[in-house]
Amino acid sequence: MENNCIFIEKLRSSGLRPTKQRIKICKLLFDRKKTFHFTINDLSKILNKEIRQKVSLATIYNTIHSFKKKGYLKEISVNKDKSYFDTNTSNHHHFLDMNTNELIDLKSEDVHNIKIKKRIPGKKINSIEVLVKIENSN
Amino acid sequence: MENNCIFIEKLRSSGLRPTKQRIKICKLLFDRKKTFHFTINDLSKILNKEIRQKVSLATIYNTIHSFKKKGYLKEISVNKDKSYFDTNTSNHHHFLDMNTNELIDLKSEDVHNIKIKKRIPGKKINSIEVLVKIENSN
DNA sequence: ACACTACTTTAGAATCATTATAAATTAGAA
DNA sequence: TTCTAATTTATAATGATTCTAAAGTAGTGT
Ligand SMILES: [Mn+2]
Ligand SMILES: [Mn+2]
Ligand SMILES: [Zn+2]
Ligand SMILES: [Zn+2]
Repeated sequence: MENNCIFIEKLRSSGLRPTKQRIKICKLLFDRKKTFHFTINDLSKILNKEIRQKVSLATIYNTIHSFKKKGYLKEISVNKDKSYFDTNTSNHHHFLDMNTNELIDLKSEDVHNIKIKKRIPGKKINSIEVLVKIENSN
Repeated sequence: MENNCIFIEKLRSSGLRPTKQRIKICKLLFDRKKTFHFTINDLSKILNKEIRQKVSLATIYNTIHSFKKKGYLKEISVNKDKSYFDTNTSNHHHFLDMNTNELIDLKSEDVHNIKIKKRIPGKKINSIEVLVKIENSN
């Protein structure tokens, strides 16, 4: 439980003061086994479920953007009216469940190696992202 | 030049009255050889370059959404703060130039066949979209 | 422990893309 | 031409995100 030390160190080592708000958000985001995909709204609701010690919306935005800048989070665009963040910062692909709007990670072995044959002169490939939209099979 | 008839028919056949605003937008969007990727803001600026006969922003939104609903346009999410529409409504992949924010179509032969090995019980695959981010190669 | 300062949190205001409203205009049918 | 429903439009409303500036806090040095 009191492995807060890990997060306090993580924050300190990247020049962010370990405030109770940031530690609380760290625990929520990074103290889990599986990837967490969330929106700011999701996060806000979870954080402020317990009445005591609310975290203001401005702080949630600030913190998430700091974490993104530090490389602890990735932002994912799959839906024009929903912005997702992802605790899995490696290059990876996703299922998007169109019925639930849920993102699911694909492991690299889940997707055959992708070869792009076309090249644009003067440009190099930065990343390749695959989005597999899925839906209820009736 | 006066192949407006094509667009008038296209609109009529889908239950949309061929107003001068819609015809003007049709000509701008569909009277071209190559795929057109645009934002509402792009479109608005092009449409209202010529002072005479401005099209209101509300009409641009209405028209684009009607066209999307009728299947004449596809909406593409690649960037949380920019919503693109695409005159190419087939399933296809994209380059995204991170320096210019420009989308470029990939033909199906430009991308090796993609195999997704993982399946989610009760779900079927609806579509597979590949986004290849590119940038200046220094 | 105390004081100092820069960093952080916060409530509320500002911004801006998109959507809604409701009045004026227009297309198509009679 | 006349009538009606569809459409356009200016404008207001919405809502997510960002900004602001005041209050609170963490770390440093004394
Ligand atoms: Mn969600
Ligand atoms: Mn553009
Ligand atoms: Zn992920
Ligand atoms: Zn395209």
